[in-house]
Amino acid sequence: MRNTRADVVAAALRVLAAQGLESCSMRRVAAELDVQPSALYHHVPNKQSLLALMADEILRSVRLDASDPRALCVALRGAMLSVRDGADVVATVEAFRLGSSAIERRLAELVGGEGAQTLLLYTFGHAQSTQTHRQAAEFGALLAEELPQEAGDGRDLDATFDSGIDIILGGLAAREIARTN
Amino acid sequence: MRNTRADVVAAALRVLAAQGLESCSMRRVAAELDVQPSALYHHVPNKQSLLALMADEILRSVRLDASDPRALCVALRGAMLSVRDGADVVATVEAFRLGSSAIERRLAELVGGEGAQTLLLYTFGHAQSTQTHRQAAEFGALLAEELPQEAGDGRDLDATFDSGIDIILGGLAAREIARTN
DNA sequence: ACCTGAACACCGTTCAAGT
DNA sequence: ACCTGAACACCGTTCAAGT
Repeated sequence: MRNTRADVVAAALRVLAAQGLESCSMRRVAAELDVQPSALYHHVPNKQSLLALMADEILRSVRLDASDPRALCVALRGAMLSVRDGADVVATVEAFRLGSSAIERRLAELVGGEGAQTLLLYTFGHAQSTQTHRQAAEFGALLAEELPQEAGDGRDLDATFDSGIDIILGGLAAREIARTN
Repeated sequence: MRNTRADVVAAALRVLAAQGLESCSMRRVAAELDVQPSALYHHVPNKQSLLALMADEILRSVRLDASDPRALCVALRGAMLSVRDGADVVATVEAFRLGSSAIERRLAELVGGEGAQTLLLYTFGHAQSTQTHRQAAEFGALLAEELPQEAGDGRDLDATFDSGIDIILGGLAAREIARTN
């Protein structure tokens, strides 16, 4: 036995971390394993499936037993931002699964189905835009030939993320009060 | 004068509507204009810029003088969903512009910066997942060789969109009350 | 079971040259 | 100003064949 499916996923995540989603081609992943591109199709039916397996692996660290919806969203965002382009990979795959992902189910237990969907979509959107901005900032820093400002945009985006969660949770709470009156 | 930049954008939107984002390559857009691929680079510096111009055109119908944040979000979502893969095109481009788009500025006037960001990210995320699900449903319908159910998932997604907006606007209102007390 | 080698039908972008 | 033609360095996927 030479390579296993897990080896392929691990290699793909190494390429993603090192070169980004744009460069994470089947051919590059194959090269990472010192194997011909066609060999990958023994482990995975196509690129889309490989991306789904990568998303699962990126989200493996998110504990589903949290009892605080905010903590779950923060963990989800953290996992997505922990790998280069992780937000894009996860958001694309999870958008496809909306209504059937484990994280959404857990969130729905805590805040109801509509609250879960709102929190999830907000979290995906915010993580994607955080990552887009970080890349733009890095790129700009390279062009300007100066060091990236250590505590500039990044901290702002973390703060606005929390604000958004506050607003949504506040809306859910207000709704609950209205229902019970 | 043979083709103008506007001709290129219009051709790209025709290809997008007919074949989707995946198939909207520089080469296909060139073919749509009966021109060599290299000719496009006279009108546009690269594919990314062309996508940005397409996003602007998709959003041209969104009136910025609305005084109701809900109406603005509904119009935004409607514009994105009016073209095949429009949500992906707009979300990608606008995420890059977060903090500087005309729609976000108008929304910020109505509900403040944090509210604007929350509403926008939610709207992008929901539109993207609506479109993903519609495509999956179409694909499934083709495989199952049956007609698409006319009022199934689509109406549900419209309803959940409104719910999410309600939750966010409710949260903003609750916050405003807390501040003025 | 896992992989090679070769092929097919594509990409975005550049650049000298034409009109 | 706008376009052609040719090239460069890539893609995802299939498939017969090898071990």
